[in-house]
Amino acid sequence: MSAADGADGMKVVVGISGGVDSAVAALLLKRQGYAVSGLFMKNWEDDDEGDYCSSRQDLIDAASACDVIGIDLEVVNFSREYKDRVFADFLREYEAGRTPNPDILCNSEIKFRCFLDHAMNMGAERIATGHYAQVRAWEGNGGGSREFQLLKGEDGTKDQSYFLYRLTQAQLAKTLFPLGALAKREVRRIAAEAGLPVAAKKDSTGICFIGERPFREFLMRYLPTRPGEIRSLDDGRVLGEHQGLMYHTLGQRKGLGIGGIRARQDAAGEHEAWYVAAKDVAANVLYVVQGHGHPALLKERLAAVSLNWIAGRPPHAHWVYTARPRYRAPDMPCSIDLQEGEGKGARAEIVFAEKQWALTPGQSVVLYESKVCLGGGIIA
RNA sequence: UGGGGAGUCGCCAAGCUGGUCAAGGCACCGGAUUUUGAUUCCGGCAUUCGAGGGUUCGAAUCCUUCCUCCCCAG
Repeated sequence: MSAADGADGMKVVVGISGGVDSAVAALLLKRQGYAVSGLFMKNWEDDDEGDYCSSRQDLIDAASACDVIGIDLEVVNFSREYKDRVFADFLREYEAGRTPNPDILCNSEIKFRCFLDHAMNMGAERIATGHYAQVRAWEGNGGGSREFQLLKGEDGTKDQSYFLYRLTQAQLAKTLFPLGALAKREVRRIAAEAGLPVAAKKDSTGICFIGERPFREFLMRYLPTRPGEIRSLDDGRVLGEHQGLMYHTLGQRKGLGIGGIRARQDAAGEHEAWYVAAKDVAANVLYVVQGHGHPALLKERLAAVSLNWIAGRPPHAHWVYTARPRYRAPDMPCSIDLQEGEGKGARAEIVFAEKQWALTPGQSVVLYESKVCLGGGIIA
């Protein structure tokens, strides 16, 4: 928390979501002597006022939390930007048969761009969020230049650096993560002791701003349904029909609807579950495989594109790092090989020490060196 | 309508020498976990065994009639 030294009245705008984390982030900054104000982002216009519209309640919770903390709350609407920069990409990826992670783009394009710009225009010097991650200013670069590093949150079970790997030096330079050194349970305890009404509020899940509504139903509103065959990867046999490739992702079990198949079970009549192993977008065929341990689900290498390196330059190739090929995957030792230099065409080849389960195109692979998040890219 | 075989939960599939006998798997549903999509974990899931009749203290299991399907014959 090197920020504390400069706290003295520095103006910080905190993104307040209506959950515990951001409320405690604001509370802690205020206690540290910052001039704190809150900002609630509305990034999604609900076309229906259905049960899944929790944004109204979130705003109410945000307001009451700010009231207790004693800070102002402003509401901004970035739904236009969200739609253009995050949602459009999200749909494009699904159409291409990949499985995007919109929350990562939401961070780099909305929270740490639109929100950051807005806060700066308000005269703030920093922004803060309730992410479990840390920023460290690193002076060791010679020439007195500072470099900002993104570190994992201390609470390993809640670490959210994965979602932040697309941030840049400029963004990190303006960012505070007050919860980075705390454990979730401490955050809840602080919230409870401070009398924050959201102290016991359940953690939110689901795509940010879209919420926890049924995913299929949601996608259906934006992408046309295209039924096609489900075939066994091993023998090509048709096992069923899917309603659209976008409803399935690699490694997915639910939703295939494949029940018992004669001659596909052991002597006791037992029958392993089926998992998605591949998609043929051109032919609109979904390939499945039987058994969680099927070899088609395990691969040790992947290619990543659309790379972002937090330091502004790629890491040394042929070094041993760890990487996460999906959120909440454990860090796995790997080596990296960079191709085609830097820039847009850059591509990285990552080889894991052990085979990884269901490496999925569209998902992000994030590289770490111990606690330092180096950046990453999108699995091709 | 000659011979043979089979009809048990959405799909497979135990049980068919009559007595907690309606296993199990997959699918599905619900919950837990989770700031993506998933995975994983826990829980639920046939008062009924193609239909009717009969034997029996008691039948999915025995008898019988009918219906349906499959194979070989035609």
